Amino acid sequence: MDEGLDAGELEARRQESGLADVLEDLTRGLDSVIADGDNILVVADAEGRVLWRSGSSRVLHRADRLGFVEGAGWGENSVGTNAIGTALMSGRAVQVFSAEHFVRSHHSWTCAGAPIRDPRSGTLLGVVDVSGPAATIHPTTVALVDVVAKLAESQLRDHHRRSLDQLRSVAAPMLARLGGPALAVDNDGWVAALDAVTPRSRLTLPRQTAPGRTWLHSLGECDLEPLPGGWLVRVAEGATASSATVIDLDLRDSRNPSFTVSGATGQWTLQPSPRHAEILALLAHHPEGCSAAQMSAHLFGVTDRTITVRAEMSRLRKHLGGLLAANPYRFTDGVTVRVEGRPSVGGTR
DNA sequence: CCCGTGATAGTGGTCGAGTC
DNA sequence: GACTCGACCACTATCACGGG
Repeated sequence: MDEGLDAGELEARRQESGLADVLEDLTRGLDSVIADGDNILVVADAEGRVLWRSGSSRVLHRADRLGFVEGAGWGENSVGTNAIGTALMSGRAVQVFSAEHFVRSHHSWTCAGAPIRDPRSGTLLGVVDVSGPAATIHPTTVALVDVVAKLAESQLRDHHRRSLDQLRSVAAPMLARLGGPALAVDNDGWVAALDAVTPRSRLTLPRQTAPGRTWLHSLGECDLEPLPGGWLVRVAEGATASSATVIDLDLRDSRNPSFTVSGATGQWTLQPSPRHAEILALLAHHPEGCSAAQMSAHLFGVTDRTITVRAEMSRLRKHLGGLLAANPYRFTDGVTVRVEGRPSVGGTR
């Protein structure tokens, strides 16, 4: 077994694992097994690293003595045969009885583990495991653990479906107006809606997705337009020029600035905060782009607030995705920006 | 060509002010 | 008092560039 992680590394692993969203479901599903105080519930990532564990202080103390702690690696290459590592290697639910453990000090324990897969890609996300002293684990525990893992996969599927539903609600009117072959996909290429295109669940998008014309492996020449949370993909017809994306930034009402993105197929509107509206107006007035220091000078009157500028740009990018480019910060090439009114905020806090 | 260094950028977390 | 949102900080990643 390898050394554990520090708190920061552990938290980063938890976030990267994709399992944080389903931790509550796993805990609730296995509550009856760990409620008697003899067993411990463990969730590990795809490398067998323990991300979370829960149980009574008595059994947690026993687990501590085995090094079965948060941050520790329990893959097969670290501790040999055990439920976490073996479930990861075999890709199915397993139960490892006392002396089946590779490490002799683990022979007093029995563990049941089941893999959790990303329902979108099938890749392993991690393992849910119930472990305890050998005499306390019931033979059916492995079946229960497997069912709870399947439940977690179902919850992940629901999360993804909800995000696609949101995208579909925005894209559906545009697809209806368009009439030609087109799809609405999320930023990973998962299809939320399509029209006049062979049904499919996913598109392979370029690594650097940007508005305008691009070549997609399965569709050929396509025009991409940004949507909130994804892209509108229109299959290009012949040599038709790609339509420009036009952005209207309306600052006339200082309390309710608006940001409308228009393409050939329709439009969508965001209401940015006053600070974000100010940043967008600044970028609109500097089509050649601004460095973080230049933006700091414009926004705060000093050049050293670059970290704040970057943080705000990072948040803006979550809303506007491919409409913003960096190095220097600017609107993506091919995007036309029109501004009405003047921003209302400015200066330092 | 490799490595070290500095500049720049991205992102998560925290704090505080404002609002209901 | 709870909640939201803006501002800021800390840390990490990436890239360019110069020196050995």
